[in-house]
Amino acid sequence: MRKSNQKDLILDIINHSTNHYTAYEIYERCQIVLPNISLGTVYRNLNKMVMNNEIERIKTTEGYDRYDNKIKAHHHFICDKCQKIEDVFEPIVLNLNDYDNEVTSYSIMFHGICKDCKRKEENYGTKRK
Amino acid sequence: MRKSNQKDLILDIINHSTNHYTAYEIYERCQIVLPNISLGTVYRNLNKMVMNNEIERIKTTEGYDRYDNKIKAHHHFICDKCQKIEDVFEPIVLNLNDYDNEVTSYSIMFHGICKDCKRKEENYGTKRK
DNA sequence: ACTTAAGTAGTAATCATTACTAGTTAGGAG
DNA sequence: CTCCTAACTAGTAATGATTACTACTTAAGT
Repeated sequence: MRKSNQKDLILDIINHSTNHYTAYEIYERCQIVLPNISLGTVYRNLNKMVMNNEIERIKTTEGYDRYDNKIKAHHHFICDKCQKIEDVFEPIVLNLNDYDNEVTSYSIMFHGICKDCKRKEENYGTKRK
Repeated sequence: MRKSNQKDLILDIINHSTNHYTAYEIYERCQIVLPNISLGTVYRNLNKMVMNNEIERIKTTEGYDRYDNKIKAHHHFICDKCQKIEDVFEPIVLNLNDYDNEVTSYSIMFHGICKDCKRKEENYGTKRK
């Protein structure tokens, strides 16, 4: 993979963010530095970096993918109310003995309600009573 | 949710399969029984059943979703070579103490190489030597 | 400096999924 | 058993995330 400013910028944006951006959101942030960058370039580099194991693709139920850095191996929590994705840094060890396929990696997607949505629900309840 | 032959048929196909069909594959199988069924009807019913917790949507990296029954709670293994998705029935218990979001469920996606692809790789190696 | 394979911008195409429309039906009320 | 109506359906058009294509540019080895 040859060096390019576009690729470096995209990786930089992903690595220096705690959010999980979509391709388009990355594109918008790239434009601040490289106004002529093309959305296709963003997609092409994202795909390459995913294959290259430099970043991770998160499949969401929103209809578009999001991207995450690989600085720390981690899992994800998604809030079923507000769709926010958070990283789960707690180390989780599974042992899958006697399984007949070779497992090279695994990712866990936790579902639930985040503490913000939880608090909103509770406030709403008390106000109405 | 009102009863309809279309919905019953779709659920039946998903429940009586060990594969993980795409919406279009379900549509094709429906056509054998109901030749006039519409692809939109399949999508609409799948979405309703997912929201209703009758079936599960599997987000894949292929570009389209697959659907699975909920008869047994289970996780998934995906072969990174042939993209085959297998059910993982081994019960896996995680304890996630001191986590500040309310976790209602989780699913684990295992990645690796399935035994079929593994065997093919080995055969190819020996033949060439 | 020259060469060229890999990268890029800009735009068109793809295709899984959703939205829309006019007609149909399940199933409760009278 | 009819009537009513909200929910459902078939068929088709639209959407929108992603990919493909084309002509131009550039990194980096010789």
